[in-house]
Amino acid sequence: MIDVARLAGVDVSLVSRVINEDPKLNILPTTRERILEAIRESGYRRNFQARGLRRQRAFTIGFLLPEVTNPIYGPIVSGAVSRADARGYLVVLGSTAGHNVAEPSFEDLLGEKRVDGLLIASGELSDARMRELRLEAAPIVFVNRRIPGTVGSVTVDDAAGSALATQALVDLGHRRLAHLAGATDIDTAARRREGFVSAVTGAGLTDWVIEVAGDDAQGGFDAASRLIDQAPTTTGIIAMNSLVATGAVRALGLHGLRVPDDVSVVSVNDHPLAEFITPTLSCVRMPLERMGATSVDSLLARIDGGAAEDTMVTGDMTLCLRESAGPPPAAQRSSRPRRRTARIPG
Amino acid sequence: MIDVARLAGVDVSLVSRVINEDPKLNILPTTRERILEAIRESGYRRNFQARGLRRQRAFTIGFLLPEVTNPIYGPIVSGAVSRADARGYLVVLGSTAGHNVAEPSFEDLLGEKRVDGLLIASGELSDARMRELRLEAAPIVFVNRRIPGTVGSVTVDDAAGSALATQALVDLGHRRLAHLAGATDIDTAARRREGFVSAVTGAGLTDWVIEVAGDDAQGGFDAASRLIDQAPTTTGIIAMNSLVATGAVRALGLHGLRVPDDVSVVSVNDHPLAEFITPTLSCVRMPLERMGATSVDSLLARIDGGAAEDTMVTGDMTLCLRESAGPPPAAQRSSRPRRRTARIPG
DNA sequence: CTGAAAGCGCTTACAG
DNA sequence: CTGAAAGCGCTTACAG
Repeated sequence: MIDVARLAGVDVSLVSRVINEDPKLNILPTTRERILEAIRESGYRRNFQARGLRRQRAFTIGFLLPEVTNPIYGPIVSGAVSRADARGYLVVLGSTAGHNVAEPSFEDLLGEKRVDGLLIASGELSDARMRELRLEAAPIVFVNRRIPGTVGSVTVDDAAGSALATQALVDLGHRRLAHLAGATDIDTAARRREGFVSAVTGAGLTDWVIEVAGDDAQGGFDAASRLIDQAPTTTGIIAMNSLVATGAVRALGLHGLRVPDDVSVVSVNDHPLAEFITPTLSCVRMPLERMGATSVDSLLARIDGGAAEDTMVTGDMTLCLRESAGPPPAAQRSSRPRRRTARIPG
Repeated sequence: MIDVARLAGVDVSLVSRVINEDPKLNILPTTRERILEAIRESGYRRNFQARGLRRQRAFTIGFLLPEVTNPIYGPIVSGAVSRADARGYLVVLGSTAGHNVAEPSFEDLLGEKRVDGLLIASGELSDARMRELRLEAAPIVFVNRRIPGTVGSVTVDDAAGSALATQALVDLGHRRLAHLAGATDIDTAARRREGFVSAVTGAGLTDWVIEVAGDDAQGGFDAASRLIDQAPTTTGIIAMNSLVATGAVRALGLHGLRVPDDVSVVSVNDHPLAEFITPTLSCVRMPLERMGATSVDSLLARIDGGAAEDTMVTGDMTLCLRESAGPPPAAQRSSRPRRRTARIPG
């Protein structure tokens, strides 16, 4: 910068002001031009650390998530990264998986001023556990998650998404629906469960909920196996996410139940392979990428001194009916007889 | 830090040396204890930006990848993040997808000293395109990718992995094998192709290669459809990755070919859903997480002034034979007749 | 064994 | 309209 100043024959402070487009700067067009020219000529790049030190900002935010393997994080992260970039911020990745061992801990990141704030998208830590971290004061925004008792989150309308999926099966004629649900102590899972229950009871039907242990394919597989045992007459399943849905379809198949002939399955959230597995997986798509972007906006507002807020990103909710969903067996018995008729009551 | 020094009754320079465990520091145990105590009492956290500015290090590296949706990046990224953390570095995420538009560009990240080096894991940019970026000088390491003409990469033994998958089908009795391959101008894809070709010709068979446009499920679907047209007698397919494999299985099914009864499919690299889709997907697992960790080591060595190196992470290569692979139809004709017999020659 | 001082590369009130 | 100067919070040769 000193070089640039010398090249342009001005003081470094002027160079700085030109670079930062200081609004209260009233500079001679010719001087500005000389400075811009000098910057070009010297190939000058401003040093972000120096800038950050002076401005007391890291211009970096942290994104903490359990694992990158769950496909739901793909759109959220890419939405966040591109919005952050547009606003001059970098996104560093952290894992909440082993956050008590090697991984950069919440406190370190914030305490050492390596990041200005944190985005936390963890579906694994319980609400209580999260609240323990007494995060009120720190600039933290939960993504796809709300922690009762704290403020500062960006979510989508999970209840509506779940209800939309449920209603689709009701409309197809299903009367015995079950939900493979996440733990009740995780707000997002609870809202999906709510959406299911209200849609089912709204249709005058009885709800049936099986809790999934570990919200992945194995969890879905196990939960569906239990469901087949406990509620064998079920003809429609709403899975809390696409991994659980896929595991459930597999379990149904191994138990001799065909999807969708015997049982229909709809997932909350899509999966990159949904259109390529057999049967193709039906789902409700929620605005995940936009949620990621909005969470950055919310966090930066917080960093800039704004009050914590709970935002729900709405709109863009679409139902994708694919092979895994169809009319219940009763409605189609004439054409496609159900294999395990013993399990059909009435 | 000034507070800490005052609390302990020493100079800030001593505090700094204690914190950084300066080896040439010979301090009185009592003084050290007083300083440590003062740090604890004051809740002091060192400021990374100031430290970085002084040391001319960002203690941050960038990880550029095309999309987070491809499951192969999961283990690579998490391996990299945890190793980086162990070495005191943060990992910022960048996308190579739209690296000419909004995303933080290579040059900016490095030029503004926001990162000390870059890890690039892009399967989409061609070798030529990458070389254009004249990266020789900059501390950059390519992950899962080698750019002919440049040095600085960490890869796994793709040829061996691909050969292992191929040999598995040969051993099962397959004689007509095809490879759904990535573009030849991408080194990793070329090495997988090589492994396939050498295994096939080594067994005295003829190789058949179909190039996949876009290494995702849709690409696999399209490529398999062309394969069915062009080489209908094929009984075994080695897919360049798990997404392509899944797309291929789908295409085969829609063309009336059963997997594995009519055609077997093995994927290079696993997928989180591989054991839950039907048929479950056979694959070769490569040490991706370790590759991610090693790439960090390699990059940090480079940052510390070491010469660029090409490293291949070996070992940990396992074959997972699941439902999608079995003996070819000829070998099992007696028990399970092939549906489209017209397509079987001889 | 410990301290004083310079300096990393910026930004920003304050002068003039 | 432009410049001089202080300071962000550290680290590190250099003294003593």
